[in-house]
Amino acid sequence: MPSRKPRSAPLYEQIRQLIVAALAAGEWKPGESLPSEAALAERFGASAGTVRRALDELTAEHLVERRQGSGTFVSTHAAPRQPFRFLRLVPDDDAQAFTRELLSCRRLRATAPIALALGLRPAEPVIEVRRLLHRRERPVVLDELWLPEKNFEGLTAEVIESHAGALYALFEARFGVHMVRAQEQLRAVAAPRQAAVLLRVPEGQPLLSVERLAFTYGDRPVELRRGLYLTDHDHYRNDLN
Amino acid sequence: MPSRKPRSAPLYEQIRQLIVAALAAGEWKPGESLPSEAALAERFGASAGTVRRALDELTAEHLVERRQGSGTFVSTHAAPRQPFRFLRLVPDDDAQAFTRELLSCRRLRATAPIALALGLRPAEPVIEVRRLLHRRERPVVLDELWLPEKNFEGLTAEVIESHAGALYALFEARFGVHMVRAQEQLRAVAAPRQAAVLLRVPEGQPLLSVERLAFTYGDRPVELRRGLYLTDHDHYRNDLN
DNA sequence: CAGTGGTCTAGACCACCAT
DNA sequence: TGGTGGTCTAGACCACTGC
Repeated sequence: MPSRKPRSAPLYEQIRQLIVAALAAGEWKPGESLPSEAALAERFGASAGTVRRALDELTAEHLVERRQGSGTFVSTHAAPRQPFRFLRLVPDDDAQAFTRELLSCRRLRATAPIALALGLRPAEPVIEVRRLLHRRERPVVLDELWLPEKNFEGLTAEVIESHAGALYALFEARFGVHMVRAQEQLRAVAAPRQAAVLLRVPEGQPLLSVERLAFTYGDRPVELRRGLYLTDHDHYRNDLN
Repeated sequence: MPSRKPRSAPLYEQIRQLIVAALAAGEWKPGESLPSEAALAERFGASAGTVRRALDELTAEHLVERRQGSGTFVSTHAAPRQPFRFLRLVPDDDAQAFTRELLSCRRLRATAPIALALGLRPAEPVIEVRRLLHRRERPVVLDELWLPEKNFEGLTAEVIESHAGALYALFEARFGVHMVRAQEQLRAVAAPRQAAVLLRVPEGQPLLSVERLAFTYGDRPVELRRGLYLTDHDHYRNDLN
């Protein structure tokens, strides 16, 4: 028998990690197809069944999508299967259709909490984006985002305004940053004066505060977001399994 | 070749559904072990691999738990793997430990929205439970529950008070109703007077409103719940995948 | 029709648990 | 030590896609 394996993680898990590393390195871009199961089995020296198991895990994590008859593809926010995977706010009645209004896009230095969340050195430069989401001419969401400048060099108001799709699709297409998962912390808060003005509600109005930390491949945090949701005619939907 | 199969769902899916039906029928109770893979394969006339696939799906849905070396067991809220699977409110700082205070337990007739949510006829009898959750002598959650009386006959304040564990463990042990999954709708609301008094906050204080519809085997709704969470020192945590 | 993923089987071997 | 689930393989056949 050949060399001793440390017998740490199962083979399908090692292969999964190797594929994630290749995705992080950009070997296959979002929307592109991966090699076939047989080709990957050859590459990793494993059986097709073991590679399939690794790909099934990646499918469950939404890192790839499989289409019978055509292949395995890197997930993309450009033409997503699930259009609003990361926006859980849904109208009480009909379908959702938001319009976006960009408020500002500036370069500034990370405050201590922002640097901590994003894993940056204190005062490292970040880009702050502020915007409003409207439905039927009424503001519903006030969003503030902070992004490490080193990952989003060249992000300006013009770049955002000239892009039609979702922000995460822009990040992916223009900066090669694909968002994989996120953690959110929800609270009920009283609307501060400035937010109240923008959302056209009285100061002190109860709002749903949603703090999100979003991660790219390899669990690297690359976006901190703070949303204030007006929940008079919308709600945040969550499924517990 | 023998009879034509309609070729509807794959075999592992059919087997999954048969096992769910057996769970719903109470063939194996929460905490008990299922037959081994080999025995189930024999029973359903399939290979071990196919039965394994069905059991893997049920594991992902938290309907069963598998323990290497000892067997496959029906999930239970009595000794859960994940202690707070359905309570997403976590303290900002340290660990969670709630004490419960029962406010009331009464029998009444379902209002229209309650009947609709639970799939009952109008004015069918339901049991209403109201309670407070405290941490460090401070009220944090005001909970109201509505349960179909036909499924929870004999549920009284005394029954609740005499039970040490979680409510869902009580429901399972005493009424044979195991909660499988739930949908929640979150909003920020202003504390109504009565809730404000109970939670010891000013009237109008922003609170996180959590409406939950919980389902048992076969997606049958059996509990409607309305929680008002004080989120000054706690937050609702959610992971987006 | 060739190539892809999806299903199903059979069997070997390993890791873990109970006794 | 026997029984359980966990991993890995090899191969057959099916269903779907795209040329």
